[in-house]
Amino acid sequence: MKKSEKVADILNILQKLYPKPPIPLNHKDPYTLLIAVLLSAQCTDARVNTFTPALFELADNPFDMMHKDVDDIKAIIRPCGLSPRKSKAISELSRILVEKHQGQVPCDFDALEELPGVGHKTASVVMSQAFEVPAFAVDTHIHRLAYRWGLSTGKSVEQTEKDLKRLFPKETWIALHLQIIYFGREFCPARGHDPQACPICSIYGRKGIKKS
DNA sequence: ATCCCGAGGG
DNA sequence: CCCTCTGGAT
Repeated sequence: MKKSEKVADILNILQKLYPKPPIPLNHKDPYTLLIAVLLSAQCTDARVNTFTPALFELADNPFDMMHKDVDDIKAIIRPCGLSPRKSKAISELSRILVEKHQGQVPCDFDALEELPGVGHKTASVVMSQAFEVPAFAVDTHIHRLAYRWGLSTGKSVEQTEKDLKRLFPKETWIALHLQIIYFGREFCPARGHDPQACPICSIYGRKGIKKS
């Protein structure tokens, strides 16, 4: 089978399962979305959801957040891990948004990546989900799935991103990111993965993939 | 006891 | 490139 047919098939499966993937943690507002994505980096959505209400009650905009004590932020986001670094990032980033961007989250890849705590992947999710700009960043989850599905060589995350951007049409990118993440969590997890239980691996999976 | 994960820094 | 940072999950 040709790769393009496989890609079309995979897109079909994802589209059927997740026709309209929910924005992470249901934050449509760019600022709260940015914070939520930043926090969910090494944390499950479910866990992030347990403390974001308290965090956004403390402050749900950069003008208020920049004046909050970093220790107060840290106390709230503690369950997500990496809390010292991230509390500082949230505080700093809020101040920069106010001072350099009129308190708005910039719709600009480079400006986003200059914010502390925001790298390529977080910026990409914000661009695609908050601003609906076609952006697609490959994180290690997507990297792993692309390898399992035989869409990439598995050499590096960077190479996988190039491969997938070439294989998947740009107009699919906005939904694709979350569709793959949600699919992975449900059917194709990092650990305890059963290729036969995965609707894509069971058809297209590489042979001899063991666990992760 | 070890793994996960992205950002940042050496 | 390689390492550390956290704390929950396995």
